[in-house]
Amino acid sequence: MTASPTAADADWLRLDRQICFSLHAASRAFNGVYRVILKDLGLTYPQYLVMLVLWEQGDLPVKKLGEHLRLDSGTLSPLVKRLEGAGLVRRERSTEDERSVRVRLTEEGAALRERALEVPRCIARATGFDLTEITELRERLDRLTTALDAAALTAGHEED
Amino acid sequence: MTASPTAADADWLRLDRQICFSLHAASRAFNGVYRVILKDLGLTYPQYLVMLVLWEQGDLPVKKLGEHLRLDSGTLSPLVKRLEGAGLVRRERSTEDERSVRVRLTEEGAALRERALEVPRCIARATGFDLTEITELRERLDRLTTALDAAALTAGHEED
DNA sequence: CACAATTAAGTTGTGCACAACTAAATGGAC
DNA sequence: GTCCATTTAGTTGTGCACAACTTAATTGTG
Repeated sequence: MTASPTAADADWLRLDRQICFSLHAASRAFNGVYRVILKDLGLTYPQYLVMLVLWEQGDLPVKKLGEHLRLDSGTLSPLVKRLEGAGLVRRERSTEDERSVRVRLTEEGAALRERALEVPRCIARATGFDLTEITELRERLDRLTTALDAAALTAGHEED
Repeated sequence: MTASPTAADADWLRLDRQICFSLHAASRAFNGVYRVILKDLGLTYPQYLVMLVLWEQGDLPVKKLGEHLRLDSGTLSPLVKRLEGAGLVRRERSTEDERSVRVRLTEEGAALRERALEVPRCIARATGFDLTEITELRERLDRLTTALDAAALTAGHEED
């Protein structure tokens, strides 16, 4: 079980504060920059992610959208509804499977892609990172996500 | 201004999807692991961050807490109120400056630190990263955050 | 065919992040 | 001392994330 707490434990607590805080802060900082840049397009950051998938993959059922973005219907349903309200997508109940709802880009939604092409340049400039660094960081973050997802399943409760 | 869109732009759009998605996903994966581990302590991840600061720094006014965590009163006020509801902290209006509210650990809140000492070990194990990798990642994320914060101020609107 | 299990989407409730705002206290400038 | 700008918390409203639940359609099995 737990060894008696020591100064080393306190150091780990501090390190934990640093790493979890760093990731949390970086995520919010990213969000903030996207917020500024995307305001012109009338999109939030998560809405932009959905649009990126649709621009790349074409129209998809909500389920597939969720698989690409690791988001469930609880998040996507209202988000897609807001995109529909903005006139960027339409939701169409599938005819061959009435459970499924296909999210389809409107002309306006498809056209928005042209204006979005500028976004990555703005972001890349904002990070101050070169292509190598971005790629490395992405690789490391993905590895982290994979490990964390696996750990979340086993609940992190096993003994040492 | 914008050069006519090309296949290269589309590639950037895909890369953008990758990097912003990676960070977003990593952040949520981290959050998920913390959620599981912190459930025993009755804390959410942001509440844990607040407690970490209080354990390390002692009691602080809300303002200082916000500076450490880059959070404003709109986020902290209700969060601290929930911590107070859980009996972990007390909020005390400062006597020398009636505007300021000092957040003070209760005995119960201070005692919770003992149980929290185990959290970093669980997290470290969940990431599968060694100390060097964690430190490197943290350093890179902090650099990213600094750059992004600076960019958010200049609004990312300047020309190339 | 009938019926139980599964699946897709949506709904509800809680908590966080942040913008925009309000209220109260403080500190200067005069 | 009076008045105004600043500072500290808090409130309100919007949107996202996620757990737990509901509804409706589909699939599988007897």
